[in-house]
Amino acid sequence: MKDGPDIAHIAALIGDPARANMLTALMGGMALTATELSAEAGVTKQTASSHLSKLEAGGLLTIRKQGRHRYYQLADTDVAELLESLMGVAMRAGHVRTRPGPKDPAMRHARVCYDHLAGDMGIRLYESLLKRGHLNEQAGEPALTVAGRDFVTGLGLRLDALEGTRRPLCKACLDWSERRTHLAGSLGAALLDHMYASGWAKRKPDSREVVFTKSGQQAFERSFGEG
Amino acid sequence: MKDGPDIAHIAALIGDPARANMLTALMGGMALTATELSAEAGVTKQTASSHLSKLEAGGLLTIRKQGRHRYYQLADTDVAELLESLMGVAMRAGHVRTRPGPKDPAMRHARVCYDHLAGDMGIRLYESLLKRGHLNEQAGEPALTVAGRDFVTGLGLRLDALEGTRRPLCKACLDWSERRTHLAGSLGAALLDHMYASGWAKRKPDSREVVFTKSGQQAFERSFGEG
DNA sequence: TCCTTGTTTCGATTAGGATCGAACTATGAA
DNA sequence: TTCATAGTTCGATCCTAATCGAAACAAGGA
Repeated sequence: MKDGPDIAHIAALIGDPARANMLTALMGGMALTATELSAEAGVTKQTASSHLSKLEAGGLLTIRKQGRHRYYQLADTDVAELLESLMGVAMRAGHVRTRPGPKDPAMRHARVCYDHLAGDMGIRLYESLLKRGHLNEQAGEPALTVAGRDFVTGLGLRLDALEGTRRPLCKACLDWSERRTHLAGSLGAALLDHMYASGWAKRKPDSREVVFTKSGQQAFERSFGEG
Repeated sequence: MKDGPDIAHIAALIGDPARANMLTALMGGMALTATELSAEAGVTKQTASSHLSKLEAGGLLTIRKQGRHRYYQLADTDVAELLESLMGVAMRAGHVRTRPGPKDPAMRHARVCYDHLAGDMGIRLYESLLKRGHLNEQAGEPALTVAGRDFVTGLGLRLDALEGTRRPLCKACLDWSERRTHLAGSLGAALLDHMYASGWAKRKPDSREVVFTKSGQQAFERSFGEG
């Protein structure tokens, strides 16, 4: 017997296709019910129930009871980052399951990645921040510059609150659909919240899609457009 | 069928106890032969051979043939970080396999964690850098301060070379034996190399243990001791 | 109260894969 | 050449865990 953390146990939990599909679905950040997750995974409710209780026992999911529904969500951002890390390694190793149907253009345009913006819009956001000198990359990881601190404060965000947590402020997240980087971390989450709050965009129900209003798109261009 | 990276496949690869043990052993950073790995995993050579070819096909390991030996090592630092990430989640979820035998004090004192220093000495190194103002923690992730840049340059390290890679310069790595943080990233690796090169310490063969010489210990205290 | 919907438990089936013994290949040493 | 060591391939066995049907349980709503 070896000592140390039992990585085999939780890797095995993620290693089942049905469970991996559920976890991937929960990367959308929204809490989902057992029935919804069974559909995502393509198994019956009974099977899903068994999987979900294992994931919960393993500490990967948390349950929130509400009426007769049980809402499941990822236990914390560490789990989300673990899944991202897995996706990154799987990507580079060439293990992509290519979907046979037509790729959904709306999803590629703007979708949510756990709690921050991904897809084409997410990449444009990231590159704009870089180009305008609000962000710079130090050895692979993004960091907010002094000018960047002024900028996000100007948007009305409370930097001290964002930095108070254990979670990194800025984090690079690999976008598998575009194979480019977008912004995660507490700042990435706060920026998406800002867009919701300002009425620029909203979540499409039952989907990871993010739809921008016409005026929201224009406001996005002003703040995060080219050059 | 879902699209996206096939995380279930590579998670399943890590999810087998025998394979997880092999990967954990390779976190020592040293390339190991198939026979050594079979002993680490506690299986026969035949079984190990089958596991190793799967890990190699999955892109988690690379092989280097040398004479009649085949040396295996982790494919890259992304894989090492994925395993660290897994250990972190497994730790917090309380999945620790407590070893029945006595804990090896030498391993707790100083050992290698993939390519950087861990154990008690690793933690002292990290805390000294913090205390002396060479490092500060920004929202959970360590960053080198201006004074810190001078300090490591003074040690003879080439900062530009360290920052040239995709790998982050500074990274927090959770030490499961102490439940504290030590320094990973390209700087963490460079500092350990510096200690080897300066004759402060060397790797004990066939072990993750790092043994400091008497004068090396003194030099460590001067550079990274209290206050 | 009865009915509907969401979820879990039980039992039985089945399939995938981990395991090892034995035989086989490859490389180096004597 | 012959021997020894490192590693793989093959075949058979065995066991775990995924799966689903059916039934039980829980929680609204009528």
